Amino acid sequence: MPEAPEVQTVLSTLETQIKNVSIEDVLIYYPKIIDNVEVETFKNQLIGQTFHSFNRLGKYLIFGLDDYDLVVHLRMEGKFYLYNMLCENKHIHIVFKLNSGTYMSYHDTRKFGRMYLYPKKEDIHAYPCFKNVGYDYMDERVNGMYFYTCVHSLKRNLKSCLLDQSIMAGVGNIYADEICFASGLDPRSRASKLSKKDCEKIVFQTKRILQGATRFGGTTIRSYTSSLGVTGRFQLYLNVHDQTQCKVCHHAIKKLTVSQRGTYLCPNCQKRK
DNA sequence: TTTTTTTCCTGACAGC
DNA sequence: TGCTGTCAGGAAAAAA
Repeated sequence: MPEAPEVQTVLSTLETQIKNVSIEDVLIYYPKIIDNVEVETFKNQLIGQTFHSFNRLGKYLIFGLDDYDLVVHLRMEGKFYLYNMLCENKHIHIVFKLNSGTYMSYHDTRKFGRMYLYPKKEDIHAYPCFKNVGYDYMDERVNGMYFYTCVHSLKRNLKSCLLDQSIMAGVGNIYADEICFASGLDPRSRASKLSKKDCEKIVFQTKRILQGATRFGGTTIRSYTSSLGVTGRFQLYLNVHDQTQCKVCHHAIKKLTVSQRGTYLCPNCQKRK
């Protein structure tokens, strides 16, 4: 389940392999992955385009081509593989045939991923797929005061705010648990009860944890076949998610459901507000 | 308006 | 072995 650090790792890897490479053909086996244009339009507009830039907004990958931006969301299990030949597999839904002789294949077991194609615009926030996406967690405008302003009047719990991409984009289920732990806060805490100081801590820990995870190539929880660039090592440094005992106080880690998400916390280290 | 629930998908796994 | 049922999860859509 790629979150910002995994997405960044995939992008960095792809940049070294397909920068300045052009698309010769696009094979589409499962059209529903393509969200905003018709299959034929998607295919025709992409043929002849060259990959130039590799950017990220939250969990979205943004491939800058000559005339278009190709936006991809991997959701839970989307992956890119590069092959030297055309591979058939029931989980490969889209293949980009490249002029470098390689086939960039989009693999997605649960078919939840989505792709969007837009004629290039100066302001990427103008793309409809980003209408509910706020600032990236790394954006300098994201600070404690910003987070406090966003959440202090909400009746929801802290975890749902961390997962809300319109507030701060890039955090997913695994890192949300880690952020709560590092901030000493129970994920069920009411957002409206968080102080400005709590919010400072939350934003600080978010940036620290996600940047740290990015340096380790992200987190690989369930080891499927190692996908391109996402066999991270950060799972070795997780403090609560998927753990049974707290690494700090040795108390048993509790697993429960918060905002319909599997959630791990240390009842001893994390205070509920 | 805001919050919660359902939907999309398939593989893994539990229980019979 | 083979069947049925449940679960996981990001985000959009639907319902409350």
